[in-house]
Amino acid sequence: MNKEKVPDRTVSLETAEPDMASSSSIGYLGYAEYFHNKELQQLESDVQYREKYQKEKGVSHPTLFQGLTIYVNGRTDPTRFELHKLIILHGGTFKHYLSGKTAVTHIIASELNASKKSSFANYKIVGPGWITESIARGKLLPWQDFRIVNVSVLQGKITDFATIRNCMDPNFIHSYFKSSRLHHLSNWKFQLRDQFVQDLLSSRGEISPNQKYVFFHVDFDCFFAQVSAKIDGTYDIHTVPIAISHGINNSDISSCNYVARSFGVHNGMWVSSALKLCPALKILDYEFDEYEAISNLFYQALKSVGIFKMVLPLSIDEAIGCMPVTSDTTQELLTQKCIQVRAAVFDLTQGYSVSIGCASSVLLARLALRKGKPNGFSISWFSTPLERRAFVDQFKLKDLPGIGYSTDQKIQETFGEIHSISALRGLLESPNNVSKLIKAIGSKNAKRLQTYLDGQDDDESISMVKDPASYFQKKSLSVEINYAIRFKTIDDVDTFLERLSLYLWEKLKDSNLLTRQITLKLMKRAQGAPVDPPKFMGMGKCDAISKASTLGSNTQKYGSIASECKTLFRILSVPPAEVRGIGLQFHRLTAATQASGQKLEQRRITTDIFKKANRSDDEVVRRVDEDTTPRTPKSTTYASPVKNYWDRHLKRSVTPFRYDFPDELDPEFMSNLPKDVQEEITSHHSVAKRAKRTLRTELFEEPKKQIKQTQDLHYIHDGRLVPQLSFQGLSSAKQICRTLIDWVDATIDVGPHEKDLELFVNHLNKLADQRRSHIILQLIKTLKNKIDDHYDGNSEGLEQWEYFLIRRLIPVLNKTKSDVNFNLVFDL
DNA sequence: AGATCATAGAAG
DNA sequence: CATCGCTTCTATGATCT
Ligand SMILES: Nc1ccn([C@H]2C[C@H](O)[C@@H](COP(=O)(O)OP(=O)(O)OP(=O)(O)O)O2)c(=O)n1
Repeated sequence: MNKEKVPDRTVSLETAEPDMASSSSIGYLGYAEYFHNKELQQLESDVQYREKYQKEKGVSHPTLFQGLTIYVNGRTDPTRFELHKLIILHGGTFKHYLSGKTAVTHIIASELNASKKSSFANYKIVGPGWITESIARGKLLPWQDFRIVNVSVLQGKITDFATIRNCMDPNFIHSYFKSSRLHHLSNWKFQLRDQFVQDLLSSRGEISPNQKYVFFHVDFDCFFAQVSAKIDGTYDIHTVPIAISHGINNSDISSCNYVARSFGVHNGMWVSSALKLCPALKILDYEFDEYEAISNLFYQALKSVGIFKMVLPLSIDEAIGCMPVTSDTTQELLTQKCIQVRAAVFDLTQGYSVSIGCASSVLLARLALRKGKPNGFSISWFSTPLERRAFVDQFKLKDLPGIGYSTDQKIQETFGEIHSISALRGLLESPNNVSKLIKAIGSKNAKRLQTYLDGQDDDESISMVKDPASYFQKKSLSVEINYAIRFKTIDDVDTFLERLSLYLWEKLKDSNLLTRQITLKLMKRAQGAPVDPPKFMGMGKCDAISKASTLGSNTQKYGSIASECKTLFRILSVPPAEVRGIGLQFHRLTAATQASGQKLEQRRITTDIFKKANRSDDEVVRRVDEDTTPRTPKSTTYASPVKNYWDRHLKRSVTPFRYDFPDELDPEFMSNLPKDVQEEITSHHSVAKRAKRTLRTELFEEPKKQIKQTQDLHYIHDGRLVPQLSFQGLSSAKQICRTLIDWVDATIDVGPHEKDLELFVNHLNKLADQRRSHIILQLIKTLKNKIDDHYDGNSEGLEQWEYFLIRRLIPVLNKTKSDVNFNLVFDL
């Protein structure tokens, strides 16, 4: 699933640092040279280094440390220098930084310090003797024999943590998501669904809608806890209370084992509360790669049993196998099948336990699963409604899907301390209580609950089974980060929004979709909430605010999306420093078709879209003109002048065709404002004005002409710029520069095509992520010089080029500047 | 009255 | 040192047309 593209680093070594490659004619790379580019080339170069060394010295070393990733901390004897060499020569991976605890399998340290934090007991920390002794004996000795307790890992400064702490780091989103369990959970789920839909379509799916099934709801027991405990290998999961989390205090427990649960610990609880209930609780690290690998085997095992017509993916560790009902479907047969399924998973995953709930409806299967857990199964195969109700009655309201904390509370507020399903069933015999319930939890919710009381599936579950392809089809796209978000200025916000837009735009593009509606969602520090919340870098108590914007046409343009987001942020008028979370959503997606080239069309044309698309240009213009008449301001006594201004001019601006701010700022209005406020408005105005312009011009562009341009730049346009750059050796940077020059020359009259801009900015961002700022600088300089050459004319294209340079390229350059310092710190 | 919105809630 | 609080879908009441 982890399909990250890894550029060919062997080649890019020479591209990026030509001097270094040519000067190293002294046999295998010297250590200092090796280090020079360590961050980029490390993995490949370790192998390279070993091969070259062994070839030239005519020796070979046993690969004792194969599969291990080792970090050396602080001063050691032998030196870090020597240890690095020994580790890579013997097949190990050497890590220069502790980037996230999970990546490193072992830490080597010599000096013993008084340990302040027991949490580091979770590391495998060993003395250097482990390396030297293992090599001397020619075999990998057990690390436990060289274990060092009471060592302070952070004796030296480990600066890599800085990325996650500073949301303005160009790598922040990527680096944060790498450790976010919720991101992984959601991402995995999407990928599983996507895979399911693809498989179904390619198998010319004959899912008969009226087929009756037995449902096998299969779920790992405390998934993360089980896997991490096995990887760690220190504790017995059946006797020691274990929980998985990143931290040791106000950190979420994602999963805890059943021993811990017997103390009252549960998933989602903070470690601090859990430790109060269970002081002996052991905290283990996440092992995301392993979760993914085990999950793959799990799904493979379910399919291999061969009794399921479909395996519906619910999540990384949870699926529903659908077995067609036949005349010989009996309790005995189902028992046998449950045992068989559990065995299949156990064998293929080499020892992981799942539990199964088996029943005639999705709901009953889920409840049965609850009964079967842990490490077991339960079958609910009933013939009468009465039996079904009796079975349902033994559960609590919260056990029902769709009844969460809030609904449960509302029911209790309405009927008193009611927890069990049976109690509610009794109450609902009175119609009066039914209407009370509807009032409390809503009509749909109440109706579903009543369906569940009979052990029946609700409409949603039924549609999942009957038409899985459309049920699992994605209908919206979003990204959201509510951790470590701390902005100082509006420029920070703009930069971040550009990165978020880019992130989501890439997903949109990958799925070959267009969006019609963009929503910006903010978490704003709640009134009275502390500036520094209890959780380190957390969001604390917040108000959620969102604002949607319906675009005039379906789009896939990064530029339009990014500027729309900036506009939306200004409409919400939250001070940057109060923002604790930020998210972006695309709604009303339609499929993009390839057929007509760059001019993207929607496959479905609803009557609504049809009408809008056919509105004449005149009408559009008139509407814009009409709406520019200023509205009388509302009496917003406490609003700032800026907010007041935007309230008047943007409040009701839903579609870009109805943006009703003036094209020029009213001088009288401006002159009455303090200077800093004037500046703020001017800055907001230019962004908003730009947003309006790009969206409006989108409709009027001439697609054919633009396509031609992009074809001239085909190698930029195929979306593979980064690898190609690296592959093309020394000449490539020059080649790119020449192409840039041609690009400017060819488009100076009409302006650059948005698609190409996106790709170019995207490429620069990738360079920035790799911290190759000198290349970025060179490219931007070339572009700027060329644009300056054309400064005689006063064309529309020139203006667009300048805008592009200032608003989008210079920011990329600026953000890399801070990285230079980073590199220096690392390269010590 | 029907469309569109902002928001809340649930799930893993 | 801390810590990695996402993403998707549904329902509902308010507001807009
Ligand atoms: N609030 C939560 C709930 C779950 N998870 C993750 C960790 C779990 O291991 C995994 C699966 O969730 P389950 O609800 O299936 O819980 P477990 O598998 O941990 O326990 P069990 O299914 O045995 O109750 O999702 C999480 O990160 N945060």
